[in-house]
Amino acid sequence: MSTGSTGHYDAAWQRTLLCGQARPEHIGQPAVVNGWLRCRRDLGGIIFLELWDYTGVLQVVFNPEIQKEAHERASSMRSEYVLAVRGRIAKRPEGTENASLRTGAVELIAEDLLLLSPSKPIPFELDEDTDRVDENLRLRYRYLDLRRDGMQKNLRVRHKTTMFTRNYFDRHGFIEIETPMLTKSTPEGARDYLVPSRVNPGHFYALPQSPQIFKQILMVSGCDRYFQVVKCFRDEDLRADRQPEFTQIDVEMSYITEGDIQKLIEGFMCGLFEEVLGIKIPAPFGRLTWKEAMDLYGSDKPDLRIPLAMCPLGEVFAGGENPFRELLAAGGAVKGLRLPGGAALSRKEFTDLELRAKELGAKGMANFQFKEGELKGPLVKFLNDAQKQKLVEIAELGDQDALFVMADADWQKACSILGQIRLELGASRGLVVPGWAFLWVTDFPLFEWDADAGRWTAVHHPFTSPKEEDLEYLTTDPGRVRARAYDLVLNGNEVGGGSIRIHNPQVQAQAFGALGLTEEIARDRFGFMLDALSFGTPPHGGIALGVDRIVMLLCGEKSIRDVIAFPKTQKAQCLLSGAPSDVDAGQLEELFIRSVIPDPKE
RNA sequence: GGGGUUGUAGCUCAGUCCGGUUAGAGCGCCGGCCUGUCACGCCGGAGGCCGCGAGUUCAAGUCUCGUCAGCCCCGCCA
Repeated sequence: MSTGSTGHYDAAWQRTLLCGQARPEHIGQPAVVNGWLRCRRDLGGIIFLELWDYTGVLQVVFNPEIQKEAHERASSMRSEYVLAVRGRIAKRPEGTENASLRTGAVELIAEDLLLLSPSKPIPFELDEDTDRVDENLRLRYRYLDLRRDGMQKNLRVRHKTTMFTRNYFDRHGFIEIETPMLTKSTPEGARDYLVPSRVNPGHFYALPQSPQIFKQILMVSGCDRYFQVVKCFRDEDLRADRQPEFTQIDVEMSYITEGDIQKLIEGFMCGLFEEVLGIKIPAPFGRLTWKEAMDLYGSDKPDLRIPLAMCPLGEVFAGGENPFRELLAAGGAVKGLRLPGGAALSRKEFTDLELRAKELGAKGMANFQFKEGELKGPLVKFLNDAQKQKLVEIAELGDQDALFVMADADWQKACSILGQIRLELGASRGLVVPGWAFLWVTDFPLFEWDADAGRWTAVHHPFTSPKEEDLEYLTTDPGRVRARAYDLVLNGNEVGGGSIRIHNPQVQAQAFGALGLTEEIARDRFGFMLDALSFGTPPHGGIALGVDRIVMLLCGEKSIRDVIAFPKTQKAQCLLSGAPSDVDAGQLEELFIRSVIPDPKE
């Protein structure tokens, strides 16, 4: 029996039933199924083939007493061959049902078999353990990796998410408008992907990091409520939650304030979770200012599933002789993190945690242990009884608790390092309470100081509106200005961020001024936008939600690569297609481009 | 740019700390047997540049240095 020949696929061989959809109601009915051979169990006489398509698997039975020829052909079928099988759906004999299969009560009794396409032996097995296969291989053979229930499920959750998105925003009066992919480079923020223009020698488009400027201009145009499911591009280093091209749900609306957008997005997230997971999420979500989030959790995207919060210890160490007095006097911070039951940690565990803190940039990390009313630890000798008492009170220490102490002249640094320790303790000690912790983080600083560049940079983007009451500091003390910006956080992931924008050209000019952009530079980069703003701009604002991250969380995955059909590696390569690649000299010539790669020996 | 980690059969891994016969296991693959399996079972077989390159050594999968690649993290990500 030759296995290489394939038959002619015509209407007679077209499926009448999807593999995963066979049910007891089909018993007795004739059926044709098409699919991949996922598994063969040849018992010599009887042969079982499992046929797979995106809906699931169906057991097909070949019995020589029923159809000798089909049985003979079945014995030469191999993994991942594409087959068409004609037969009849039957109830499985008593005692042979398989409860772990959705189709496990029935099977297809084969009468005829057609090989549609053979397959080479596949380089890895397509079972649920494939998640443990070297990702290199999975990405090189992505089409096989996707031919699995788990990845199929993820792609379909993603589809459901974008479908729900379009329906939801349509229902709320938004229209989807496409903005250009070939656009103008604005070298604020992330690096741009550049595209050379053949008809404009020496000039380049940039792929959008976000449709920010265009969506604001659409507000000037009277579109009122815009959204777009849109690809964005950033040429920065990759992470488990960062790809160079990623998808956003981009939203902008006119005549609104922060609360309107937050309410809209809460409705969206709740509806999405109900639609995809069947879970009701309580709204409104919690809110923390950026300052509170840093103080309590040492992060601007705190994971509230971890029931640990930090406390301020500056008051305790302000008086007397101790190692922190000077940095406190200079405006630094001493932060504490209580670990319930942590007094039982071994000396090595404390040492390892301090080492980890040092890796993260801390000078050290002290600890206290509170046992039977007595405080122990390297810093105890610096504290008098009143200070000890105060420390126990502020940190709310209970018996057998440990307290980690982080001090730094830089408040934000002390907070964020201890915040990272909080995250790692939460994970390593199993403190993460399962669930969905949504949170708005608000009142971000508008600017941050870039020491390397020696100037202020926008935390969000240069069009973010300052808070009304901070306007006066825009020219005098930029670091003090808070933004009308908000991030949406879910389980410690930033899943969205937005702001109310500046709609007043004077304020916009001041913001550019604070960023060190001269009028000339601002005009050159953003002149078209400033022009637009000068022709009657409604108050407006918006948000962008990260589709990849949201779908990742919905799917319970740890990496956005698992919810992107064809993702890139950490070096931004596509292992399937081999991009990026060399191009012909002729192509470069046509674009007036010469590649000047530095000699690696230099 | 930096830190960590992994790299041994088609796949997943053991062996590396402490160098020493012919480098193993499970799965997959190939052949044979098997009529109710579903991780089918049983018998047999093929399959290895131990990531790559130097070095130390009588001897390197194992030690040293370098390098490449995947992943995680820091920087970076308006």
